[in-house]
Amino acid sequence: MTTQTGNDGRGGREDRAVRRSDGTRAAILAAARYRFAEHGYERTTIRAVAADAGIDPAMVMRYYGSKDRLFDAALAIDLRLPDLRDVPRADIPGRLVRHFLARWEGEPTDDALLLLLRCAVTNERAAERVRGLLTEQVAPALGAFADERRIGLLCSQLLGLALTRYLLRVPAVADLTADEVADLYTPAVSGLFGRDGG
Amino acid sequence: MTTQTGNDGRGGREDRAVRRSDGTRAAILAAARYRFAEHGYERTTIRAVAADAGIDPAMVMRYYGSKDRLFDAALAIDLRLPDLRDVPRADIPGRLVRHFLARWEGEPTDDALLLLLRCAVTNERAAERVRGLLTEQVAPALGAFADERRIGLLCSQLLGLALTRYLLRVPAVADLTADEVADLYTPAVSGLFGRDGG
DNA sequence: GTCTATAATTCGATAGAC
DNA sequence: GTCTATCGAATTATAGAC
Repeated sequence: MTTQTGNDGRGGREDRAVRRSDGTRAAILAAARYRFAEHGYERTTIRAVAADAGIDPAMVMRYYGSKDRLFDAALAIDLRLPDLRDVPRADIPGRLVRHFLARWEGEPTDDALLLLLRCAVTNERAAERVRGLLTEQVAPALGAFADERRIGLLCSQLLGLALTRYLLRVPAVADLTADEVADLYTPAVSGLFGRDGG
Repeated sequence: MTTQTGNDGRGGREDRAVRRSDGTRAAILAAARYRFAEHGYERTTIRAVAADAGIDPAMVMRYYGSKDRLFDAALAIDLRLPDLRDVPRADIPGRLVRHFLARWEGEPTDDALLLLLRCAVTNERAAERVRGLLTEQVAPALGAFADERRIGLLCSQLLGLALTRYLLRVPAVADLTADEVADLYTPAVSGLFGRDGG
């Protein structure tokens, strides 16, 4: 009952009733995230998402209203940046590189960053989300470490790494182990912040 | 170069007759490059390309056969890398950064690199072209300067810069002047090759 | 060489039966 | 809540008149 099409899900007392719809709702979202991450926004169809989720295409429309609103739901992303307040300045570049490598590689089921990068290049809404993540999550986490220009260029480096390694799959980059990438790329990130790391 | 529709271009004597068709042929290709660069592969339609070129959509099909073959023609790209053989090793990172900035910004009509980056993320054929450019043009130009792993990661840095500055338009990066970018990003590239630049 | 007309798909979205 | 049927729009590509 609760959770109708236009309702928020605040049913008050019917706690069990919502779970059923929330199950398919989550399945749809997971399938959408996979499709968007793997094939981009334009090539992702409602029909394919429904097939992956094992339900009827009409259900996708019922739960999310439109492809754009489904996409918006898929764009809700938390970078889960590490707490760097107690890390020595010189160690921060290495920590960042390894954190992002672990974020990309350690959780195969988490397509959030892949989705963001793949779609932001051809979809303005996704690009806006990337810019928002930078000001809402990256800048606050690194604001005490560097100025906004260097934070922006740091994102250039990290997104560029993800681009060549996971999307374009350039062999010279994709065939390296994560440790090799960390060892080679950390000095490059450090160079952005000066020899001392700040 | 004669170049009829299904012919190979070895026409022999009709030199003047072909020029007319080569004109519209070039107009189609220029319009296609602009559309692919600006909107990506999927959102680019034959109709829009034809409208930009001021001709009928059927002409695009006549000259290029299909959207894919038109795309292939648009992917013929020369990076025009500078000759670095006489450049001191320590100066190479700065030269590379400034060359790419000039390449992206100095020639507004040249959408080749923008096209490549925008389309490679969602189109495997374009991604394959990027990988080809790396082995055919970048690696030979830099092979004496660094190993293949660092060349790959250098491309990560340069493509990442283009991604945030020209495609995602992250303000912290896009609002900088080209000189600011060169000054800030060159040390980062140098860091990839060690303090001495090699 | 250029354009009209249209075939053949594909997709997002809607209406409504059960 | 779930599914069938379908509309309307957009697209690539083809056939053929002029």
